[in-house]
Amino acid sequence: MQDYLKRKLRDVLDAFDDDVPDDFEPELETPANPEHGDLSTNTAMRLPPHLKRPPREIASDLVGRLRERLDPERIRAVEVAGPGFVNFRFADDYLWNGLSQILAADDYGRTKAHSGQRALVEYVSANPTGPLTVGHGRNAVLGDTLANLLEWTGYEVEREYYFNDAGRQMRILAQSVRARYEAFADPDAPTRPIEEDGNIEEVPASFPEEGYRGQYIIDIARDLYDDDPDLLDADDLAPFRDAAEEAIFTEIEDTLNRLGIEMDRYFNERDLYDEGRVEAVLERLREVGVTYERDGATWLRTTDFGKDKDTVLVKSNGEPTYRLPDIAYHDDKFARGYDRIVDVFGADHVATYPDVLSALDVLGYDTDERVSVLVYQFVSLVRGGEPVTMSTRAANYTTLNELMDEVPSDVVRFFFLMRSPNTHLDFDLELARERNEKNPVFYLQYAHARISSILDKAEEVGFDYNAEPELERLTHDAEKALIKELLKLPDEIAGAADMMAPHHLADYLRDVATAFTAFYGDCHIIGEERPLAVARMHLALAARTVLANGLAVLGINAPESM
RNA sequence: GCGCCCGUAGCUCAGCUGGAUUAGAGCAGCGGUCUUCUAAACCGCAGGUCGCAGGUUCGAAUCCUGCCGGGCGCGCCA
Repeated sequence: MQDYLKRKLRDVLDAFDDDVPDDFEPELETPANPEHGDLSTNTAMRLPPHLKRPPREIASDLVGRLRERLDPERIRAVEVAGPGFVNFRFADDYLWNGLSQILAADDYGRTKAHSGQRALVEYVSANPTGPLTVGHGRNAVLGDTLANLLEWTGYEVEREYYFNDAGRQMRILAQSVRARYEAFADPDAPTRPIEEDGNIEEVPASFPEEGYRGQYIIDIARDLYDDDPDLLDADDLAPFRDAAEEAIFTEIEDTLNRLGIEMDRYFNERDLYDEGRVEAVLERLREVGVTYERDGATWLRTTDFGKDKDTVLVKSNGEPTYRLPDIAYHDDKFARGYDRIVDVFGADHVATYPDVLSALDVLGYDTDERVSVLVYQFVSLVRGGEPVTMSTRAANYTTLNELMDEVPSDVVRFFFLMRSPNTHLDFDLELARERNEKNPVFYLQYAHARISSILDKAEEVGFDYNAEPELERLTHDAEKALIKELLKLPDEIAGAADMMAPHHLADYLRDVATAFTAFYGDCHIIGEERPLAVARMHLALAARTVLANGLAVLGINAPESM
């Protein structure tokens, strides 16, 4: 409907006046107040600067011309209101036709705006140095849901996890495991104290600076020692690193699976080196002249791109910083021919990604057009309104598995999605655990379960879907309001995808559940005369489809009963 | 010091993409509603100088400037 009206508005404007700019895009919105109609446009109020006429006059002119062109089976009224709004009211026929379209498609909500296009969503991308934390969880769920949203707007989507198992972090990880292993091999090995946050802990003397201190390291070392106690003879870190990587990766995949996430590809940074892509990209940057040598290191002249400092690409020891392979990685993504490349990462990276984008621009890629970055703010764990110990840092120490041991994964997903990615998230553990009306997840799932139950009962009583429903019997205000709400699903999904804002869909689904409940309160199915009951049954079925599909996009289960 | 994000009802937040009709929701509070399809629900009431101060405009929560408060960054770490 929005597309239809925009098209008609554009037609009218074309015939209207030469002073209307060619790139003028009509905007439509749903008025906050239903008395103002079903859709509204501010077009007339945006034109006075171009037309030199008052907005209300333009509005009446628009309305006059629109009335001739609009299909009365879709729009039953167009009117001028307020300072110059043009308000549209849907015809009942439009609602009934729309409802039958919902009933005709199991995947109602899916649109084709981007069909034939390919998108890559890269998310999580944590190096295998330890279990995923609550902070990674927000990344994972946002990325996965955005991937779903893109799929529902027609993209062919690939989900990718990028990691690096060759760098300094992994070396320290291997050393950490080795030090713990030594302690199993020789319980009398010397130890030394380490202090952090005021706590003192004894670790093996060979434990590296900034080593990984979690219990999981000790577990990995013990398993490795039980398996093969003679690894210290050869002075080789590889077995320790390999064992750690394998164990940690297995756990990461397992954690993601618990969240309903399955990656299409795990992309290892090492491949970029093996294929010479890192060196090649550096060479191209050199050719373009945006690099220079200083103090034995190779620098990227990021001050040319508005930064206040230049950036090291290759350290004086010859080892690249992570930025260079990052650029090579994105070069590879472009080479793979995606129409859309999406990166998901936390606010702690906002200062560095412009370097990568700038380098890609220099290499000739249109990053504005093809790369989008979804940045999310940090997560705090809260219990009953009180911050969990260590305040915001708790979220970076609590593992996702621990969180999911306490809170169902559906709730975890929803909580990570229900706020704008741009705002700091308070994850209230107490609220998340409640199975009642306070918890918005259960409100949605309950609505779905309730519809399922009603439909089951209606069938038991003898109503069925076989009869062609007389949808024109749906004339009650609550019925029409519900249909209008249901018909928004495609626009809501497309809008949430375009704005990379999954929380809009979550908010919308609550509105759907509310509209259904209002209908449920006003309109009975069982007990009504057959044609009306069958029509309402179909309306309930459509509502269930919308809820189920919306929840599917969010990656949340839609239970048949609760 | 510099950059980015946030500041809207008691609490948690929508709304801000170059503005627009009386600023919304959930929870908490108060008052109602189950002999009828799931009360894990619904209805009603109350609750806000949209951080502060200017500016632009016919009109600003939304745009601009400055300030205040909170978060995150500012490595030859990732």
